[in-house]
Amino acid sequence: MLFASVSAAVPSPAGVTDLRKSTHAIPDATVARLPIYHRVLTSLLESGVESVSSHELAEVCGVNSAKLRKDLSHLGSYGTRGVGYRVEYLLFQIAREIGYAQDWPVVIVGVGNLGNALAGYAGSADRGFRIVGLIDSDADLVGQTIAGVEVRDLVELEAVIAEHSASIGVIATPASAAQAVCDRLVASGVTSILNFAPSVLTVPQGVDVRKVDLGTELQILAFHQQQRAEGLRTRKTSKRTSPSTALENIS
Amino acid sequence: MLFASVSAAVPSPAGVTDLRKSTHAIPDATVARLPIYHRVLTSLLESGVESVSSHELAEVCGVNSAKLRKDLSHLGSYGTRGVGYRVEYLLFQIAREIGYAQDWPVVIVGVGNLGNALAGYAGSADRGFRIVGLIDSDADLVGQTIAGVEVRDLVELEAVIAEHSASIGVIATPASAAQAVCDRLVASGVTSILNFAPSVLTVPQGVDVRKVDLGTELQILAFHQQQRAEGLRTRKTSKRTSPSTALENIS
DNA sequence: CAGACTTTGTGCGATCGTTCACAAGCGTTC
DNA sequence: GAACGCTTGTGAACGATCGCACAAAGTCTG
Repeated sequence: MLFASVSAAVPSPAGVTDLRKSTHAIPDATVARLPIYHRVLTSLLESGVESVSSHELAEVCGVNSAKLRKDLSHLGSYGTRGVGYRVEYLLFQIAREIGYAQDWPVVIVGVGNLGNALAGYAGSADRGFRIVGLIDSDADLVGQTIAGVEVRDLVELEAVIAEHSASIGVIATPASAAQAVCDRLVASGVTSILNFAPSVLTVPQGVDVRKVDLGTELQILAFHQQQRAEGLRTRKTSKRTSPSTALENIS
Repeated sequence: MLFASVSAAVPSPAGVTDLRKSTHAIPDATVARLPIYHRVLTSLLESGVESVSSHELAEVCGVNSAKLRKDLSHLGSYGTRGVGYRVEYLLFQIAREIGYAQDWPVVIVGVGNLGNALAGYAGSADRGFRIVGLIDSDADLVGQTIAGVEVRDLVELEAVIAEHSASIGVIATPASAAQAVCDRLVASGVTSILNFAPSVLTVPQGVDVRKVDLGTELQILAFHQQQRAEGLRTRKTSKRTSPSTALENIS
């Protein structure tokens, strides 16, 4: 079939690959930046700006202008040489590309602080999403209304998904529950999952998982911070102080 | 010196570059994965596993085994050929590399749902961080104790940072306040910032900013979802239905 | 102690992403 | 209407990352 040429390599980039290629193949890195452009353009439009050059827009978005132009060129030729881009028109084109107007139905599982924040975020701002389900296993939460949506019990997960034909699911549960919830989401037909739990999810091919891990982000920052500190120390004392902890000479 | 050959390229990746290189230069992509390895190894250790092969570990972490070995090789040769890696020893080495034991003091600005979630997350689990400050401008919140830390008023931001010599700051405020808070963090000596507000921050060189945007993540998922839907539609009806919305013929 | 087996560490080519630099194209002015 | 200045769109060089494939180096067995 489609994978005939891929030898024995496991298609580890979590499926999707074949369908993407069939349309017009926008690079992942570009897709990740389109929402930024969209946001900035929206605010420009509200400020009454009618036209921007790639340099101006790139400046505000914090990216290189050549990169921005190449990104936009993947959507089509929506700029005017010598002038720039019409804010409103470009905004519409990006919105269309990322499915902004689709109002995707989203189900959030886990209504702790994080789930709450997400509900408020995706629910209030009309970003092209509609929270159609809030699920939790805590009996105290079930029945409450958050961001205009009633919290339903975990046992109703499948029913809620079916009811609204949700294809995007958000996991904001403790790590221990994440995989089980994920399996049930997938079994119910959800094909895109945003995972906030600090655990690695296993999904069948064709399901798209994105992971956001607060702890990981902090640790990456900490690493850079440490590098900086070490750099300074090395510069001062020339010799690196060995870590020398109990575990050092284990082997 | 080290950069003699790098011609005139602007060091656009937000500073830091030179200091990182001076130590032993671990690729960014690797750094981003180390926390995952660390987490998985921790859970293996708790399960009583003493030794893992790169294949086993890679499987659980959801990465290619060669990539994993190359990642680990940047830290040193901590494996044993024919056997694998000693879980405890490897864990210690990774921890040392990412500054796990340092207990970095972190200040969180904005104690809404998101700030709350963060406080609980980074505060309870001993991930190498210590929440030393929770800041908000809401008078109702100031004085409350969350995750064992008292919420202080926004005007005390500088005092709190100085008091604990915090170098990592988290922005969990509305977008409108983000840049102002960021400026004050930087002015107070914070050099690593984790930004959850949906806005692009401008910082001086040498300050490291990481951005986590819930809306962006959802929109990336929505894009893939749309691609999939379009792919199916194209497969069925062969011709793509034009978007045809009011804005389509604007120019 | 030798040979078979296992697994690490890494050289290398392929792929993806970024940046430069410039030709092509548009509007404006004289 | 021609010349000029500005900005897009993109070819091409570069750099980072990935994944394969294999030699080196260890364990285990008889």
